[in-house]
Amino acid sequence: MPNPLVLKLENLVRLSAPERDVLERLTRDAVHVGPGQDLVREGDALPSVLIVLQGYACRYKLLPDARRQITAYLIPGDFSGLHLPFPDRMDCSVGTLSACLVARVPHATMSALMEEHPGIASAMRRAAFADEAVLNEWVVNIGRRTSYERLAHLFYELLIRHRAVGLAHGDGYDFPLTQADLGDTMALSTVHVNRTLQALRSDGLIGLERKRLDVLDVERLKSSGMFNPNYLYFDPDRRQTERSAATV
Amino acid sequence: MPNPLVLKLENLVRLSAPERDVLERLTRDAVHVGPGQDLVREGDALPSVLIVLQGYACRYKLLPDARRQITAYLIPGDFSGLHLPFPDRMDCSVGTLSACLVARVPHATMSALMEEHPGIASAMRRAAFADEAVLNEWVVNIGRRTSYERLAHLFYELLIRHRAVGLAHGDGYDFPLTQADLGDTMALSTVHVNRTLQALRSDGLIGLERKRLDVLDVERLKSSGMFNPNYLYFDPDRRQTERSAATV
DNA sequence: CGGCATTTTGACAATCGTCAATCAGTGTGG
DNA sequence: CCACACTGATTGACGATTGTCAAAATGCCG
Repeated sequence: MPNPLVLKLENLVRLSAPERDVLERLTRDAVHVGPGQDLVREGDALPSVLIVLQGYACRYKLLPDARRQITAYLIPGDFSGLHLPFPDRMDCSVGTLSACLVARVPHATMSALMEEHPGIASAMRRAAFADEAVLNEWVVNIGRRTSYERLAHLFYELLIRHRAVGLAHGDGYDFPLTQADLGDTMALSTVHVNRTLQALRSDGLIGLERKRLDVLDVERLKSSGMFNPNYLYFDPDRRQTERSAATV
Repeated sequence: MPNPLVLKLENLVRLSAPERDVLERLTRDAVHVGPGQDLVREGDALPSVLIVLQGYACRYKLLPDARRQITAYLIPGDFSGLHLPFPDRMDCSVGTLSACLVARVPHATMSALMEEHPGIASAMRRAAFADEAVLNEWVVNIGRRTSYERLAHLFYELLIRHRAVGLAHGDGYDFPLTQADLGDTMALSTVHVNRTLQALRSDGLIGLERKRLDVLDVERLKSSGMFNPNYLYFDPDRRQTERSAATV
């Protein structure tokens, strides 16, 4: 099975065979974690770099009254906590949403490796930066789009991200989250997520059953979410937009 | 007049006198830019590193139908676009909200400087990371807080950030934005911003007039926004929270 | 003073959240 | 194999927050 971290990075940088080897060894001893488990909690000391190899994890924060906001999904190939020994402790929590396979790489190991392999270092930093661009887009999504647009946007983004790591099956991908998780992601109530999903389904944009999401009309989903691939640095469509923007 | 970039970085790293000198020279030839001007537009090639020395700038995105979402404020000492020659072009725009004084540092200059002064390099990277933590918190703020909490949280955050660069006057600071700008920041309509500001005022939490914001009750503003300083790496209060968290 | 941007108000509508109940799916133990 | 429990999905009724529209008031600047 191809290594999702290698696949993710290869969208951003050309890796040499030895570099790929190093990355595969890095993620060799990963552990299975059940769903709904915290990998790190806000306030904890900085953990190792967490690399997700299977399943969905997320970064999230809790408010004192238990409102939860998920600020990022970590799908296979995504990692968290690259920034070396700064700051002193976590400003948010990381937890699993589904059963996951997760590698923990100590910071010392990671920095030694990045020193020895500048290509990997560069790739990892670019990936971290690309993830920040996703966060930025999520602000726009949550702040300025309707519930319908929001979910359309999210499902399209996830399609591209799954494709980038070879985990899309046609236009579909695994989606094992509950509607409550979706609500905490897109800042909607569970009930409203449910109603909006029904609208997306009855408009023929998506199918969602048995923990699998199928995009039934890729173009219409993309435009319904007002999706602009500008921010997805690993999306092949991005270059095309660039060219057309240059022409204007 | 003390250099806001130096002040900002000194919250994160101890700088040597020569390092401070280098930074001051770096920001010496800055240009004045009027309010409402774009410094870079989404899709443009990567510009120089932009360092704000006076005024409010912001990062923002526009949707096709002109909805706008501001995703970050750049106040004096803040910068944008540190990430070297990646990606190829901007995924969001940067513009001024008020009249600003802005330094543009070419990437070549910046990377040479960072190579020669690892202390500065480390400080700048930490600052960039700290800014990402702010973005993360904004997702929570916009997603999970009411309009009242949202504005309280923002005004408290800005107080801490202004203090960090020596620009708070007592518990007040410059705030030259319009209510429309505030709405595009916190994902509220202008009308609702107005109503919420009136509530904050009549509760005695803030005063806001003649482009100046005064926090009238710091503690109550902080708790109204459910403010947790965990994410503000330059907030002196942060360490205290850390200690008490460790005791629990 | 006149013009323009911004703030403020009021009335009304739409989106979205809450509450509470029901339905469906899954897994367990007898 | 079925009863049972539990989680998650779905529905309906209702209410609250927030947005929209439009107008009036205020403030700012030349």
